[in-house]
Amino acid sequence: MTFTLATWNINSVRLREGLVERLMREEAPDVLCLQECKSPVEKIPLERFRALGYDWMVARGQKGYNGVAILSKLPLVEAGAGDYAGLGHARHVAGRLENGVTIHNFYVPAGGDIPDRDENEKFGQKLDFLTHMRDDFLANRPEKAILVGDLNIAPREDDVWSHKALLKIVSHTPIEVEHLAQTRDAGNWVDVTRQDIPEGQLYSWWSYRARDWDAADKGRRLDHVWATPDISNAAHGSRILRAARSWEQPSDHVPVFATFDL
DNA sequence: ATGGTAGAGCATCTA
Repeated sequence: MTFTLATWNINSVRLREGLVERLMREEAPDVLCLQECKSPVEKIPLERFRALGYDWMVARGQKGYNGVAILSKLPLVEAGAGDYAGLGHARHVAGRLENGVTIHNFYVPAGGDIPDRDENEKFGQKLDFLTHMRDDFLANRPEKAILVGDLNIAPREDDVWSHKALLKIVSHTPIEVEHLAQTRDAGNWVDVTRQDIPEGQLYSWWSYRARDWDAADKGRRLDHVWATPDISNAAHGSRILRAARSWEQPSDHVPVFATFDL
């Protein structure tokens, strides 16, 4: 079977219900992983998604903040959810397809503005969240698994508009990049997007604060698709839907896609 | 170095 998966930080699933529908109609990924739903699970507007063939959902939510959901046209059952770093936030949910593939959907904490855990508690929480992920993958090596989400780190020099300018900016500091590398290596995860598109600048997020985000193009690749080595060679066709950043009342993130032949 | 925008929900907090 072949299926296409997308990951998208939607920044309020209720405000942007119409944009989710547009993606479902125009791109029709089989599996759509959302982050920052900012909604309790019971208030996610499921009926309109069901009408478009997305009959399955696993999700975690809370009022106003965070929230992750996996919407699927393929049968999907819940495969757990973790409370990483003990924050009590809705930042992870996992589902399993009938072919046995597990899909992890993560929303890693943004980490605040100051890249120092002594001055900024949120930065420490971000690092601890990643360390907890790493330890989980070391204790229980994932197989036949896909990990997606807003990881809030742009690891490579060509994942940001200026490596030099962002070295001290949260999302691209060396300590965050090192934590993310350890997390990835602990699960033997393969960066599917970069497997497919190894060269060149690649961004999935542009700040709302720019006068002209498109012209300035000061983006970062914060949203990722990873897979375990037993299925990573089945992945292809990665792409980033930059055009969605120009949709009406957009999210500051755009969808990232990958297709798997399994 | 600074300030810039957006969402939730109604005062700020978070990104």
